Amino acid sequence: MENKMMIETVLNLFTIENGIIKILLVHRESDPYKTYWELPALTLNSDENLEECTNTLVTNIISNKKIYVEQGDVFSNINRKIDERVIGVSYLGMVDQMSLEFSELSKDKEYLWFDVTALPKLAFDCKEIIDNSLSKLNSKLKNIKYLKLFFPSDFTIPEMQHIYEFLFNQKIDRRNFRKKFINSNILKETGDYIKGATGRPAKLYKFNEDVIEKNIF
Amino acid sequence: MENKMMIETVLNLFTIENGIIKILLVHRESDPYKTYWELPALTLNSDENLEECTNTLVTNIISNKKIYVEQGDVFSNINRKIDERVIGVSYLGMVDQMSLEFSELSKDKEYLWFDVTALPKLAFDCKEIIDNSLSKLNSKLKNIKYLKLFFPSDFTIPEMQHIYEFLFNQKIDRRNFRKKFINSNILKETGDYIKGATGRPAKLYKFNEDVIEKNIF
DNA sequence: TCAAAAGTGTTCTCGTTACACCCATGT
DNA sequence: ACATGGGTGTAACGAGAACACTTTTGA
Repeated sequence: MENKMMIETVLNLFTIENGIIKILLVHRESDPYKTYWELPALTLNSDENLEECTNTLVTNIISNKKIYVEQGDVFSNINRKIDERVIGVSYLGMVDQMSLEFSELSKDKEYLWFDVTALPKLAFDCKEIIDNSLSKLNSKLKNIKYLKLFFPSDFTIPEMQHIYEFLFNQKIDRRNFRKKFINSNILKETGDYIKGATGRPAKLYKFNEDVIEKNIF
Repeated sequence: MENKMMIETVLNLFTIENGIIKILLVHRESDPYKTYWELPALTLNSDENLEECTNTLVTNIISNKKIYVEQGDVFSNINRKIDERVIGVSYLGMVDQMSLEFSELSKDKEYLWFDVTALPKLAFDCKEIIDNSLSKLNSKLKNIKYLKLFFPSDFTIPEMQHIYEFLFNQKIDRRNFRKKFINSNILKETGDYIKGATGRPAKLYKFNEDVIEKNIF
C-alpha cells in the first residue's frame, strides 16, 4: 500500500467588492503554522469524487445554494504539508457579494476576505496555490460568463474599469472603455444611480440575461 | 486508511504529422477492456511528485531527452477504473515528428499514433480525457510557443493553414492566412522547397529563434 | 497540355486609439 | 463656488475580410 495517499480539495473562493478582488482565507489555530492563514481544504473520501468533495467544502462555509466552482491545478510536492503526504487539488470558486451568506458550520473557525494584493502570512504552499489560481482568474475575467458570476446586478461602469485596470495593470481611457463595454450589447441600464460616493453619481447596470460566453478585451 | 487512494498520471502525448494532429495510444492486452486502446499511465509513488512521475512515464516510452509536458485536469470518478479506485491526473505532452524516437522499454507494448479525428475503441474514461485535453490543446495552439514545439524546422505555410482550419473547423482564405502569418515576423525562409507532393512545391520555413509567447489568431 | 496546389495585391469595413470639455453631486 | 468623479463625440489609424489570376511542378 506504499503508493496510496491522501487527496484534498483546496478552495480558492474569490469575490469582488468595490472593484477589489478578494479571496477567502481561514485562520489556523494549531501547529504547524499556528496563527497563519490558509485556504479552506477538505480531504477526499473514498465514496465521492473531487467535485462532490469540493461541493461539501463550499457548503460547509457558505449557505448559497449554488456557486460556480472550477478545477485548477494539482499540487503534489512531497513536503507540501510538512509531516504528511497530501495531494492538493486546487478549485476556483466565484461568488458575488450580494447573495453571499456564511453558513452555521463556518462559525467554528475564523474566515476572512483578503484583498489579493494584501495577503497575510500564509501556511504551507498556499501562496503558490493562490498565485496560480489568481493568474487563472485573471484570464477568465476577460470573459463575460465569469464576470457575471461576480456581478448579478447593479454595478457601475467605472467599477468594471477599475477591475480591468487592475487585471492589465494599466490605465484605460474612460470613453473608450465605456464605448467598448456598452457596444458589446451585454448591458442593460437599471435606471438607478449609485449613491453615497463623492462626485456625480454613476449609472447602475446589469448584464443581459441571455449573454453567455463572450470575450471582452 | 479509508481515505488514501492511488493516483496515476495519464499521458496525452500529441504530435502533428502532415497537418494532422495525432495522439499516442497503447494497446491493452489484458482484461478489462482487452484489445482496446488506452492512454499511457503510471501510478504515483510516495517518493515523487506528479511531475517526476510523468517524466518517468514519458522516458519509458520515448528516448527524447526533453519534451514539453503540462498539467491538465484531474479525473476522480469513483468507477473510472472499474474495479479499483484510481485518481487520474491528465498531462499534455507535445513532440515533433522529426526528433521523436521510441525507447527500448517501449518495445514491450504496442504503441501507435492515432489521428485524433479517427480514434479506435478506448478503454476506461480515455475518451473523456482525450476530449478534454484536445480542447486544451486547441486553444494552446493559437500561441506560437506551443506551435513551435511541433515544428522545430521545415514546415510549409499551407501545412499550418490546414492545422488552423482543423482547429477552427472552417476554411481560411489562403492570401489572408499567409499575410497574417508572415507579417507576424515569426518566420524565416529556409531557402528550400518541399518535394514529392503534387502541384507547385511550397517554400519551407522555420520559426525565428527569439519568438517566445505570441498569440496568432 | 492538363490537373493540382502554391504564390501574390488591393480595397473596404470595422474595431481601437487618442483626445478635451461639460455635468451632477457633496461639502 | 469648488472639488470630485461621471458622462459624452469625433477623427485618424490599423487589423481583418473579401476577392481572382498567375506560377510551378508531375502526370
